[in-house]
Amino acid sequence: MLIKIIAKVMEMTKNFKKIEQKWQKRWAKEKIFKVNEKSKKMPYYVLEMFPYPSGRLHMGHVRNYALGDAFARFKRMQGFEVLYPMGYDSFGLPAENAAIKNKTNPKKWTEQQIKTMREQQQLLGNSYDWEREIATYNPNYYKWNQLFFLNFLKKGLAYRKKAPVNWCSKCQTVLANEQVVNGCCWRHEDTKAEEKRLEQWFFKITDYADELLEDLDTLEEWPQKVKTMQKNWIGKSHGTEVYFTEKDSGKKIPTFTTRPDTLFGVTFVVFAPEHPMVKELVAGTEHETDVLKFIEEVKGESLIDRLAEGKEKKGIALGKYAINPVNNEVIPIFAADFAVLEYGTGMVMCVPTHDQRDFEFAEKYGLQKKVVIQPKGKELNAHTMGKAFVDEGVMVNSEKFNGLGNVDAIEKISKWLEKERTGKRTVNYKLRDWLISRQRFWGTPIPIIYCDKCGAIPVPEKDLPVLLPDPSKAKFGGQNPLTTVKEFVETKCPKCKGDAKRETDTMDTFVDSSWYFMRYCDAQNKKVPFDKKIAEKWLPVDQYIGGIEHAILHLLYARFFTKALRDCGFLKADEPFKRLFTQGMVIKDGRKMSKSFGNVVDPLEIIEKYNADTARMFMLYSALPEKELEWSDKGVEAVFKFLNRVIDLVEDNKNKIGFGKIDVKKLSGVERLLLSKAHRTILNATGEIEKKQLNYAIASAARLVDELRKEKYDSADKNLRGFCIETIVKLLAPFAPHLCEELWERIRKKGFVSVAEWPKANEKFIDRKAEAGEALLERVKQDVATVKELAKINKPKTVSLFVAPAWKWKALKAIKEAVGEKPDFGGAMKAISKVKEAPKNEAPGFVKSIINKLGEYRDSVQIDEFAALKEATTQLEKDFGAKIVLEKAEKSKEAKARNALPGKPAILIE
RNA sequence: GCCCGGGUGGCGGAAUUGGUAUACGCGCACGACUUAAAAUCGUGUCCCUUCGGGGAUGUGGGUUCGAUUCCCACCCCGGGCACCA
Repeated sequence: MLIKIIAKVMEMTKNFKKIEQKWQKRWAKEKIFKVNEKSKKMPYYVLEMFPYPSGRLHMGHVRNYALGDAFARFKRMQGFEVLYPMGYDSFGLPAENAAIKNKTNPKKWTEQQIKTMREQQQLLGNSYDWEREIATYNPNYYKWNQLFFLNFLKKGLAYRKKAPVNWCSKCQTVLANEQVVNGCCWRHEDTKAEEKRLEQWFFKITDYADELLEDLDTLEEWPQKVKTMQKNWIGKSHGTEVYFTEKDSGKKIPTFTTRPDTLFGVTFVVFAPEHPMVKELVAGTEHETDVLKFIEEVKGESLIDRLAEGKEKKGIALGKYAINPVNNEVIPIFAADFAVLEYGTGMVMCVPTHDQRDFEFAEKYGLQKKVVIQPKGKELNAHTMGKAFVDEGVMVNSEKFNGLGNVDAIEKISKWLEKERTGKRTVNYKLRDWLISRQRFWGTPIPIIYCDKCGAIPVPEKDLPVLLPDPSKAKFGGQNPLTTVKEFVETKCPKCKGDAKRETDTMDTFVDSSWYFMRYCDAQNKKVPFDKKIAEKWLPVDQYIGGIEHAILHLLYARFFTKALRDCGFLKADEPFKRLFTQGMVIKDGRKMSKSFGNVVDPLEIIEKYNADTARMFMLYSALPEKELEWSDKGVEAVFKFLNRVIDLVEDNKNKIGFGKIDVKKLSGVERLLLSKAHRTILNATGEIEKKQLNYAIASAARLVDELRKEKYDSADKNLRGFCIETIVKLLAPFAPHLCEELWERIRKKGFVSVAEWPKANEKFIDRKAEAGEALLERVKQDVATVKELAKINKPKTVSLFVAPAWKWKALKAIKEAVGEKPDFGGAMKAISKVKEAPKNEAPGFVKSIINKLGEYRDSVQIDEFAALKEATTQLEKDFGAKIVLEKAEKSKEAKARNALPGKPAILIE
């Protein structure tokens, strides 16, 4: 017997698999997901962040794709021409490492990984237009990276400089600032980034700092969190440059501050140790040796170590002095490790009393302190204060600014400095230029040739692409393998035709992902990266979906690229992604799925054990998409059961339903309620999908499934039941596409449900009052039954219901809000009737506002509980075999006394 | 330290503008079908109770006829940023 049952489950699973294969084949054969560029439908672009081809899918991928596909399918059914592509971010270090490990080469390895990945993705049945697939390692893709590089070079957006850079010893390459997390490499949490000084290529993202910041406001449909992170990363701060002068030479010392109000309290000035002026100032003095030693000492530490939390500041006096322009005070100059060369001017004016860092430094080196801002209610003493005072207060010791609030003084002092020409207001950013050079093989070659005579010469456009050499010719394992390929390195100078060498650094792979969504628009184009007109039709991406881990890296770079390419004339868009959705992680046992925790669930096993529709639907059903999703075997089981219930429902009905016009007039009360529920389900589910509350949308559809399974509808109108079944199949189609396609066929519908028209809710049929009335009645029945049971009264003679209608309370509130008074209940009722009688156009302002308020309630659901129950009295009496007495409990005190809260009848059994 | 989120049953988590707190799902209990089991279906399921009620949405206050929702203070958890002058 047991064997039989197992066989049955197996058969079910097998059927699902057959169904899935059948429809995947048909979709492919009919090319129903191929984008029609000539279509007159509105274009809509749905995109998931393209994957790194790591070979095997993990749950995060499945969740990402389930979300994207459901949304793409939904939009397609709504009548949009949907662009929904897939591709592979296939350059990068893992390929090189795997190649070394598996004794293959990165190209072969990557191609194999893509193949595996694509096969697994196709099992899920996503509605991609596979004809637009791209892979970034392909020369017909990276060629355009090189073209963009040359364009940027021309525009001054790409440049080379020697700079301190972050180096990861494990990756054997430099990293961008954005790729350093907590001082470590973003790929190697255990490897501290080292500082090196190298000649490297940069993209001038800082030119766009302001635009990148300001346009965040236009991204209304991005998560606030991501916008905040980007805003902080750009780190714009308004401040003032104040020009101090060196006492002996009269040299200008510009310092940057956001607190010019503390200017009279400056007691020393600090230079970043690397600042060239430090060496200049001490040259030939008795301090020179010590200072140079100090500089070397600081150089040994990376910026990250130097600025680590809680680290004690250290510095050295230069033996030189600066003059404060506002009061001509002479103050000492230091070089100190807490000043950063790249930020501001690299020189800081220090006010120990009002800045904690300055305070600590002054304490350590015994420097002067001077209070210039006093808080209200207490007096600060520079000698006894234990920490800097950084809150608001009143200016003191600041000559003509004394007595002002310090916040007002910021503006006033800045203006005064500008007038005196000893300072000016400026803006500073934390954002640094994007370092794109990587000392790795598996990336886009930077199209530059170095010639001893001519310098760095860009490769002429006609010579693009600069192809990566055959990997089999390179030696992997040590430093950049590209340098080991002679044929690649040795070349001729495009200018003088003499011997020259190619740049062997390749581009950061984030360059590849910064514009791939543009390439999808015109993926086959061989002449240009993409046709301008076509790109403008699709861009910006209407819905972008991915993980929050790219909040800064990829999303900021892509925004920069879009703006830079716009300025190079490639397209018109200002922003790449109109709506961004960041999905939550998939977790198990309260923690991230990870090999080291041993809690990884392989999505393929779930597809194998159940089917793709179940796997997808579980991903969407079990949590709000932006929240964490806790993996649960039971949850998967529940989804599988639900899908089987849907099959049973359709099977039971398929020969007993019709799809003709529903004659609403002939429907019974029960049938009309069902019609109302069906339309309300459509309305809710549609709104919920639009808001990405896909789990609610599925729950809404599931409620209609449960409703329709009730016995009372067995003999309901054929066409009505048909309408409900059809609606259910359509509503579930974006989530369980294979199964719904099959059910669509079984109820003998033509074509594919995947491209059927999304159902439209007709408000006319939604009777919220009737639904609310039904719910009220159910509640009262239950309450009465419970009270009867509790009181153990078998045959009550009368049941009294005290009813205080909720809508009156709402009206009361409306009036209170409108009038701003506290009318009592009786007064409120009178006011309502007066308002109702008053001619609208003649009513005074406050009466009009009451009318408006009441109008809002008219539009929302409000039932007269008393009337609803009165109508049902006969039925209630039959149910309970007792007389039902209804009483109004209108006044608040009375209602309370009888425990009748508004909208909830109190029951008294006698 | 600063900036965002968030604290609700045994669990994951619902509550559109303040109006039945705990939707939906899991788990548990009982029942139906069955020789039995599985599957399926149905019913119940916050806590206490002297059976009148009473108490619960992190804690303490406030506004209100009525607060998970609004206001104030505090505690805890998650995330981001952090010698950026």
